[in-house]
Amino acid sequence: MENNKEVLLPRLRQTPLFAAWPEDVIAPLLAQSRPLTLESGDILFAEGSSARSFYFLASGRIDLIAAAATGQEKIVEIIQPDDLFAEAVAFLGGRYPVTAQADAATTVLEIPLDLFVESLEQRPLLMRQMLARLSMRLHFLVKELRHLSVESAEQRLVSYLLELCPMVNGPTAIELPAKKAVVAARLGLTPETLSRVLTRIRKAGLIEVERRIIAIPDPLALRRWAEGH
Amino acid sequence: MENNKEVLLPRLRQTPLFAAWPEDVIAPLLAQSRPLTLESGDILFAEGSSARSFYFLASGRIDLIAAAATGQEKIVEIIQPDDLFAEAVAFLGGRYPVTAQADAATTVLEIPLDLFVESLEQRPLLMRQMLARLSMRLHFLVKELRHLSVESAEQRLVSYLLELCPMVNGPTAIELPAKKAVVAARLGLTPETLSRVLTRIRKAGLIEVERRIIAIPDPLALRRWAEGH
DNA sequence: CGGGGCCTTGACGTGATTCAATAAAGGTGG
DNA sequence: CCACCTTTATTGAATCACGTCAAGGCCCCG
Repeated sequence: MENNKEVLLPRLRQTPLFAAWPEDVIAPLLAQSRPLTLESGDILFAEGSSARSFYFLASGRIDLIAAAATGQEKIVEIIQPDDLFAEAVAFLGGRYPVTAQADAATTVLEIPLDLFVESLEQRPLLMRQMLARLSMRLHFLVKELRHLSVESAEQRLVSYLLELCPMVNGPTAIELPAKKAVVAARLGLTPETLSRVLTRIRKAGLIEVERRIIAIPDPLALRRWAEGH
Repeated sequence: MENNKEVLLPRLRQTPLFAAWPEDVIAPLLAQSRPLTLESGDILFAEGSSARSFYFLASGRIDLIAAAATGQEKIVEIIQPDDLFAEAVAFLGGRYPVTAQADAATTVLEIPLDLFVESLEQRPLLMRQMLARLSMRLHFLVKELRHLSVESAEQRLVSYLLELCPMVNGPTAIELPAKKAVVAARLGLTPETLSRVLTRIRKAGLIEVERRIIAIPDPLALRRWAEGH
């Protein structure tokens, strides 16, 4: 796949954030941006380092990781192609609150934050949009907090599967966005526990697992089952 | 204590959010606001209900609670007097992501969201400020996520105590912002566990506990001790 | 066919919860 | 001011969910 700026532009314009932006604002922003390629395992930015850019994921996979002093790691979010990330740090201090690490060969578009903020400054409509975006992330994190603190491994996994689920009232199948060890970290579990939980749900007849593909014959039944575990 | 609007105004003006606001913006906002009084246990707003107002806590205590289907509850944040809360919901959907419950006799000032957003619309500087505020909350939640997922009960409690700590390199004492059961829920623990952890740290000679007052002779030593637990 | 990720499975250990009983503190009315 | 009752906090024993450690199987690639 070509990942130069010309190819990326139309995809960038389709993101929720940039969809409404006029051409004369995007153009100079893009002129200052550049594509970066990463190997699996490469660190794009480290937690606490000063933030000068945000990113558009063109291809591959990025994990946003919060590490503790003990070396333990929690994946806060798994970034997918066509997602924007780290744009929210622009308005404060300017330090990344998480580490961004590629877990596959990856291409990102690096967009300078200062120019981005400047573009925003005189356009209340765009600012309004950014506010909505941050608000959405806030809701997402509150939901995550709830999942982590008051739900069991089963409930967390089921919630996660159902969030990936396009339709909620018919048989469907989903693909895990990364290898199981990464998904486990995303859910705050060890790979072993994830594996066990998956087989438990499978043996209850609620899902079928085929590598990264998970079939869900009846999402509602799955949700109901999770309530009692 | 009088809690009418006239008394509240100067306190409201001292909040980080409103400090920079010109009088002609605050005045109409306040004209549309009204004080509410709550008993301990009263629900100010429920998770998922449509959001028409945000609030300024004049006196008492409010817990922001995220509940799971099982009835388990996680306190996301303990609101203190002179704090603003729920202002971040304004920019999206308009549903509260958490439940707000008084855990003491409480007075809040109810401020209508629509008017607030209107005030913001034509004032990029204020919007910029709101963005910074949301960004800050985002960082806070990411930190919380890390605490919950990769830290032990000891580490969580110590982090929490040190965050309440005004000075970090001398002997100091802090007061827990609520009864221990509430603090426990805030930390994602049961009251029993909190009690045990407190005695463990106390017996290690790192704190002294006197009801809600906790003395910390050497905050740095406390932090160091937590690393290995 | 072999080697190396990736995933699964089992036995075991551990930290935190649960349940239950007790103790301490605080508020209330006599 | 004290007896009483309620709320809050502590402690102990049993249990459980999840993590850790270690071994083995699967699948894909050369």
